[in-house]
Order: sequence, then structure tokens, then C-alpha cells
Amino acid sequence: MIEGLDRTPLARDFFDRPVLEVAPDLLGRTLVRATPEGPIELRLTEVEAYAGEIDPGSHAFRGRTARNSVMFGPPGHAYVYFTYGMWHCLNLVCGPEGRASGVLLRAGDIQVGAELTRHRRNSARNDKELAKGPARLATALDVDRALNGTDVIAHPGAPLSVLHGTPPPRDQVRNGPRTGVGGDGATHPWRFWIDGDPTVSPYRAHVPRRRAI
DNA sequence: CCTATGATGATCT
DNA sequence: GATCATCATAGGT
Repeated sequence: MIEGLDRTPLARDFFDRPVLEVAPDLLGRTLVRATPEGPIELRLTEVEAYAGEIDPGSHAFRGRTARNSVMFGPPGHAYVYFTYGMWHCLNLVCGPEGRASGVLLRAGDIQVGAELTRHRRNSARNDKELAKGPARLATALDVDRALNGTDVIAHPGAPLSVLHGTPPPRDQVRNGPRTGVGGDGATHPWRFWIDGDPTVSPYRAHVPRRRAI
């Protein structure tokens, strides 16, 4: 239990808003992962907004598929995808049902249960690196596709939930282009982070991979 | 600090 | 067959 933290899950209407409003408003909130060994609590420090079918950077840009179907469902659920053959990334669906928008949870500061994450994050040189990057965050929290579609606001004991935290003052929230997003989606400054926080991941521009000959 | 590159497989065209 | 909302590692500065 963290002093001063409200343990109430965020209401569904928190997520039932335009993704560009929800994304920065998630910074400073507490993401809770219930594991058999105990809870892991993470303060969100970096997120990216993906605006569904109007956003070339979104998995939903070309319409509904088997992979992205959760994005088209009701807000307040987890969209988990597998990428680069090795990693998982965790998003929260927001906006009205049918709009297919979501927020990628990119980084955070683990405040409770760091010891439960270290065996999965051996390469982390310090605790600030445990969840510094979206795949690192998912690995630290033991999130994989088994959690795709999970309701994150059901109750605090749910496998995954988002609780009220203390958002930073608005002048400490920065925004810029999304990491690793190319093409027409690269220009949208829809990455949001807490200025100066040591758990925020470094920005990387999209790099097209040279094809094998 | 930095940049380059291989790993690895689901997904979509 | 190409791409991919990435990471760990190696090696240069």
C-alpha cells in the first residue's frame, strides 16, 4: 500500500473519451498486475496514443482483423500483441466502442513488487530499467497474449487494473513523435511522457530494415 | 555516450 | 516475401 494512493479503479468513462485526451491523463496513474507471488505496481511515465482507423501508425488503420479485434471493442480492456518474434506490448483500449483507438503503455516506475520482476528482467542494470520500454514493461509485469481482452477496470484484484494515482502538473508532461513509427504516422506527436523521469525510454526514429539479398 | 545488427515468428499482402 | 508500436549485445568514441 502506497501512502496517499486512492485504491479505486479508474471508471470506465475515464477510457470512454478521445484517445488524445486519455493518453496524457494516464501519466502518473498506477497500473497494478496481480501475480501469484503478489502485486506489482507501476507508475506510468510514458505512453503513446494510437487513433484507430484514421491513424496510419495504428494496427487498426486497415480495419478489423483477428489480431486487432479487441481494439474495436469496449474501452477499458487490454490489447496485447506479440511482435518481433519475441516481445509483447500492452495497450489500453479507449474511446467509444467501434473507434478502435488505444494507448500503448511504454514505460513506468515500479513502486511495489520490483523483486518479483527481476528474474524476468536479468539484463536490467538498475530498477529504473525494469520497465523502460514497452516490451520491457510487458515482460516485467508478466503480460502476454493470455491477457488480451482482459477488463482492466473490473476491480483492484483483477489480473490487470489501473488505479487512480497522482498525475503530474501539466507543465511536466511533454509530447513528441512516436517511437519506431514510420510513414505518414510518424509526424503525429502522440507520444507523451513525464519530463525528466529516469524511467522514460529513449526516442528512436523509425528505421526501415534493409531486406536480405 | 553512441550506432549497428541479429534474434525470431505472427501477421498481412 | 516484407514488415514489424523491440531488445540485448558488441564495439567504437
